[in-house]
Order: sequence, then C-alpha cells, then structure tokens
Amino acid sequence: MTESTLRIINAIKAVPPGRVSSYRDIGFAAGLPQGARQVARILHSMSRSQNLPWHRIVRSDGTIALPPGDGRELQIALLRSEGVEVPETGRIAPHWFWAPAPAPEGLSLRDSATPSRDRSPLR
DNA sequence: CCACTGACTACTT
DNA sequence: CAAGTAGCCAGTG
Repeated sequence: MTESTLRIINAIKAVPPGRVSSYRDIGFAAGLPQGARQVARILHSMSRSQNLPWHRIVRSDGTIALPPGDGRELQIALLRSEGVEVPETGRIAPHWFWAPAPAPEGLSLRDSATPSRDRSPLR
C-alpha cells in the first residue's frame, strides 16, 4: 500500500453525501493528476475493505463507469437516495460535482508547466 | 523484478 | 454521435 494510494482513499472518503466526484478529480486531489486509473483500481479492489463511498465516484463527463448488471443499477439507486439527480440519459449534471479540497502542501498537483490538457473543463 | 491489466481520459478520426 | 489510439501507473501474479 503506497503513499499515493492512501491519499486517494482519503480523497474518496472526503466526498460528502449528496454529491459526486470523478476519478480524475480524486486523482488531482490526491496529487496524481494522471491517476484516474489508479483511482479506479482502488475502488475496484478496496471499496469494501476500506469502506469507501464508491457510488459517489463517476466519470469526468458525468456518466456512470459501471456496466449494467455489475452494480450500475445499485449505484444509481444509492445516488438517488442521497438526493443526486441521475437522469435517464445516465449523465449527471456538473452541478452535482463536489470540488475536492486541494492536496496538502508540498504536492505539486497541476504543474503550471503542463499545457491545457490537464485542466480542460467538462465537455 | 517483469509483464500484464484496467470502475479512466483526452484527442482524433 | 461512435470508434479507435495513446498515455497513465498502482495492484497483482
């Protein structure tokens, strides 16, 4: 279990009920701007043992990552029970996204040297 | 130690 | 819109 894994876990736990966050934003908050897949891996393998609010994490475009029949329906139900509006289209509006707290100091998340691509807004 | 793997993303056809 | 491509990097075996 690495350092960054712990930060990712903490970032996930910090998402409040009734809001959602994305793999990408969690990665940013944990100091891993390119760590979306690591966030996904952690959710996949540790959500149970670490008691993570896995259902509050969606793709950066607002769609649900889980395929139908593999928890997708449950995730939608849980989100709706918290008050999050999940339209029939399956795309959650940006309005429900929670802005993660910046990572602790010393961590260079967004390096300003990197061009436009790391902070491009939702499509 | 090495080689996959993938609850992702951004870009390009 | 849909489909294909190229990076990403912590787990897992």
